[in-house]
Amino acid sequence: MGITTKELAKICGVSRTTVHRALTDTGRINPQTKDAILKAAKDYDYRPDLLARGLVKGQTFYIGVIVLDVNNRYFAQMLNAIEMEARKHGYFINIALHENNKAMEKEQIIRLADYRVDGMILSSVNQGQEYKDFLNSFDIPIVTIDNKVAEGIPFVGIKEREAAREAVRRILEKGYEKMVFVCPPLSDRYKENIYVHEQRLEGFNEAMRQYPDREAVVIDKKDNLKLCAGQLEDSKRTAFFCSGDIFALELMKYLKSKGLASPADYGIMGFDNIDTLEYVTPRLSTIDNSAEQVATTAVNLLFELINKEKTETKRILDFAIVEGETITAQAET
Amino acid sequence: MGITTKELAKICGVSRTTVHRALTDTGRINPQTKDAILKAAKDYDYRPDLLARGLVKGQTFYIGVIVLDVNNRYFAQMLNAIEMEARKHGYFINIALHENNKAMEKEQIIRLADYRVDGMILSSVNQGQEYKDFLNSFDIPIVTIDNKVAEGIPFVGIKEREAAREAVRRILEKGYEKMVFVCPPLSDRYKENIYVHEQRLEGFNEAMRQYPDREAVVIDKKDNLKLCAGQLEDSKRTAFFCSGDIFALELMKYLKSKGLASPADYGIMGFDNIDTLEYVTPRLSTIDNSAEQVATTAVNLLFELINKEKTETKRILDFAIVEGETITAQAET
DNA sequence: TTGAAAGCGCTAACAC
DNA sequence: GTGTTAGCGCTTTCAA
Repeated sequence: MGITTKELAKICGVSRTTVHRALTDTGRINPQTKDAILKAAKDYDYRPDLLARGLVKGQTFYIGVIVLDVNNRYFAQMLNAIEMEARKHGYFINIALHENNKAMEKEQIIRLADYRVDGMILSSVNQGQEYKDFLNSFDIPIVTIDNKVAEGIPFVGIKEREAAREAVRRILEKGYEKMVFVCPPLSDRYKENIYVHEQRLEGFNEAMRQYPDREAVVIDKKDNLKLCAGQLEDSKRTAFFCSGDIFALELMKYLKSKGLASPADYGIMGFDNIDTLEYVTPRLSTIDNSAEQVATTAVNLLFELINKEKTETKRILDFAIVEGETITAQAET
Repeated sequence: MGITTKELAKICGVSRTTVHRALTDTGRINPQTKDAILKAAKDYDYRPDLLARGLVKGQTFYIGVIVLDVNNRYFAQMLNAIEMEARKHGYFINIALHENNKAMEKEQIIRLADYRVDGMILSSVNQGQEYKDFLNSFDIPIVTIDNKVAEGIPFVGIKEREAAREAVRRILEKGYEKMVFVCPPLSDRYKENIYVHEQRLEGFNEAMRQYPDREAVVIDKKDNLKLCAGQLEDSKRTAFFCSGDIFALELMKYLKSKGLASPADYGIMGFDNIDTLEYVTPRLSTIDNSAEQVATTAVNLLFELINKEKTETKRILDFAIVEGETITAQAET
């Protein structure tokens, strides 16, 4: 690396402490010596070793971000927003992926802690009391997003249940006779954190209860494309409500290969409003859960925790229904 | 944080060196004392301070990754691949965005260097001799991707020119009478690194020269959607060749709003083969530049440089033309 | 206004 | 086998 304060001190004929004072502009110091030191620092292109500084100050100005993977549009949008918001505060980010693997998530968190990040933002696949204890065992502020780990852990999310309920209501108002809720296997609770999907399912069920004349189906199997397609075999007017845009897109693609298109043959609604949708026809109806807003809110909450400002540790944001072209009123006969 | 080697030493009644030996499994040590130390380490949940280790070893096991932003599909795919490949080698990544801002790119690089990353992967907006000197002023290996900064700087990319040439040839074989090459403003050379676009343009020109009977148009203006649409006003059979899928998608969207669709009204080809295309109809013809492969190649090249293995510092990968539905043979009259 | 000395937590050279 | 000592580059008392 470059030059150190020690060498600068020798060059300027002063002590390291004086150099430090000049560089950090603290304490009393003779303006002339200060100028001389600053000039030398510039000439020799001095730059502080951030590791050393972090070691002694116990603060690195890094926040760790742990998510599933970056390939997912939702996380990519999130990440971008987190980086920008963090940078505004003079912080940088350290990204770690857990690939939906509980053990890997733990390892990544441990490593980030060992690297002394000042805080973390975590989209967890783990949950429960035991994991809560694990997270609390670090004396580092951690803000969770998307999936709730447990009560008491700082969390930023949206009103998942209300969003689902509202969406289903709107769909049913359009006269669909059958509603199919599609999500990842809920029985995988022991394998991953399916908090958001459970919440959305609850919202779905709540809304369906108010329309007892309509048929409700839940598909949470692994290989669900075929199962979904099967739902279209009766003559009922059917709509799919997918817990995630990606899955909605996959389903539309699959159904298209079978010669079926929305909105003519089926209704479909997603969740997330990922930006891929801009380019897809027909425009998918979906729910905007404002990844960017969740991201910036999480970062700001994290900073409040880092700075030990007293603060509410739970922030639930609003959602917005995005009317696309895949949910339509009953066609005239 | 947790317990330190110093405290462990006191607990076990040995010196710090012995603790270190037990922990790192180096040097001669009595198996019994070792076991005792390891047990204590476990009981007290000892974990090494990675900052301190990095400081003394001069190695952090981090690589810095500097890209435009993560929202771009291409970079997201890239990043994911980089993270995974790095992790395989026991390394982690530190992400920094430059947002197409030359100065910010420099700042980010400096900061990563100050944090003593062991190497960097850089998709640069800068270029030229001066910048080359800047990069070389760090004694940290840096591998550039996408855009070439200057000869002599380690670089991983694909055969951009050949790819463009081949693509144009294939398009022309389908009988299109007019070819429009679309890319960002090439006059912005002073503002950003437009290396890949220049390469592709060259390939375009080379191919066009072999078909003197066809009309060639280049559009590299900022607000080019309208200009592109204007190209369809004559009655010629026209194909667009866009230097980037995103722009192709934007153009298709725009033209659709004007009531024009591919392949009936125009041909269009992209570049990158981003995964968004999977969900878009019609399937865009494009060129696969294998973001993942570039990523893993770059990481591996970087490790060779870090480990000072003698190595070629330039790796140019192959491309593949992806036949979609937006380039078709002349319709029968 | 300046400097000496100690310490962050780890590793490494050398002596016993 | 084990311990002593020194050092990475920075910050922070405390004393002059």
